[in-house]
Amino acid sequence: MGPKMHRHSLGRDDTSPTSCVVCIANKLNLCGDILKKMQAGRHGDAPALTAPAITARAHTIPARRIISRPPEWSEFITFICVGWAVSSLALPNGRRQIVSFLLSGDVISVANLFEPHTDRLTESVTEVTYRNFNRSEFVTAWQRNSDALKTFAGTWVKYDLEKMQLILDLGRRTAEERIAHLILVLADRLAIRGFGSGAVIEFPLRQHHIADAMGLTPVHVNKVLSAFRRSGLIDIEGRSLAILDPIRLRRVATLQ
Amino acid sequence: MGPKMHRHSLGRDDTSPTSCVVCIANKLNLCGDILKKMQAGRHGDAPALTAPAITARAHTIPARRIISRPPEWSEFITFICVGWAVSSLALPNGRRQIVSFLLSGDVISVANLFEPHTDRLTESVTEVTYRNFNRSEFVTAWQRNSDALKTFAGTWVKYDLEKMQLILDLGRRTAEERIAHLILVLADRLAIRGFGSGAVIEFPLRQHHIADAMGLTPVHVNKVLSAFRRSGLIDIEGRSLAILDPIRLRRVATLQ
DNA sequence: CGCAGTTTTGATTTCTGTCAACGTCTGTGG
DNA sequence: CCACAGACGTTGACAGAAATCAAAACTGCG
Repeated sequence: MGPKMHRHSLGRDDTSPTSCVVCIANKLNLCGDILKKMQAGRHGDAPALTAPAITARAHTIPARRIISRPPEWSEFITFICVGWAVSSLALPNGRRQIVSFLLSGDVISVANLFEPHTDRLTESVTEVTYRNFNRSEFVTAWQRNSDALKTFAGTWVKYDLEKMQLILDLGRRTAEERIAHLILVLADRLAIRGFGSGAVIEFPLRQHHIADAMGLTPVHVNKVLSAFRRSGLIDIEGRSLAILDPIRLRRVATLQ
Repeated sequence: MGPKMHRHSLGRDDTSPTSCVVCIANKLNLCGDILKKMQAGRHGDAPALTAPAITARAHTIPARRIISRPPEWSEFITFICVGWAVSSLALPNGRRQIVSFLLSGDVISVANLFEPHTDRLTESVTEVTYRNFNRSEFVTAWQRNSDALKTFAGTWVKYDLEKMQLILDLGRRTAEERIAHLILVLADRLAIRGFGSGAVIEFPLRQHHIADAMGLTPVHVNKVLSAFRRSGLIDIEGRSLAILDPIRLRRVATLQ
């Protein structure tokens, strides 16, 4: 790595007002691949940052605040840097469906990378710091990359897989299966990011988040979680969740 | 259009063994946009087909046959040319979820455009003729196009919207809403392709297809459809469906 | 004609939602 | 330090939606 490279923190302290995209890319998220490819050669052994860096101001907001709302037209691409957020779709009579949980490094909506408007409501679950990148700068930098198309394709495939799993959950799995599956998926995503050992994870979600993500009611989520606890599958204390019996939990989720 | 251009049929007679992609692109489907862009300038007023044409052999199969199965690794990209097909994901204990209905011009899986393997089972609903394009030829031709990335982005956004709608259906709508919504979506897609006036459409789906797509059982689908018929919303005869009361049907689907 | 795949219908069960009440926790302000 | 409010979690009784089970009629096709 180049000598002028600044520290790329993985943790909760990435709140400096301006940041090279690699800070985010390092977090190994869905779109991190894109950002990493864009930066290839820039942060290598060659003098760092010879090309103009893409920068963005960081914003920090408390829990339960709106980050972006549906009919909003935005010239920015927003990445979550620290904390948990959710993005959701709404239906009349107040029904809503959480479409994805956003962790450090995730872009708010992958479709939003090129499309300047969104139909999704994004809000923080914990305290969140996020960064807005200028879309045209971002796209230009991306296109300069020779295999932009391939990177895009890779991102698409990953994203597609996630959505297909959600569709399977909602269409063909029971409440227990869905919730077990969600816990396992989140544990994986956190482990990839280097948070938690996999057995004990940070778990700031409220039961209504789980409900809205899995097409259930908060009350029913509570009953399923209670049952999981009673049968020794998991344990929840404060804002952390322990997977006590991974094998059995995996079986409950009907993953083989 | 150029003088040497061959006929681009919209209908059921597009079964010549080899075909210019424009034949498919003309059908105005999801990926048609991509194919059309790729062909821009080739079929203009300049002599047609100066660039090497991408061709593919057509295959015709009867109803209820498998077109591609899950662990299959394929160097081809498959487009449906004529007929209806479905692609689905499977779960243990025989549960399955239909992920999309494929009409004339649709690519089997958008993710499959760049990814050589698929986890989806695709099968014909009616008699189907499809074409396999060589993936590397296809990608090369695509990349030659200057706004390949933009086209890709557009396709992605459209595809994403569809999937989001499905997620909303499965997560937060009742059986009635889902089925009404499905009928309206299919009517739209057929109308765009020039099939049917929108009021009366070809409808070769079996009730179990609707069930597998909307996360229901065939028995319950039957009850909902019967109720729709009794209340004068729709009528089904043979393999065609008439939307008798579009306004009310739209209301049942909770589209505004 | 017979058969396999459908559609239809009714009876019954299971799952999940709804309603309601109460307990807990956390941060706030006096 | 305590009182308070709002969000959240928990529990039980009950209602409603959809699944399951079962049987019969229909349909198209070889």
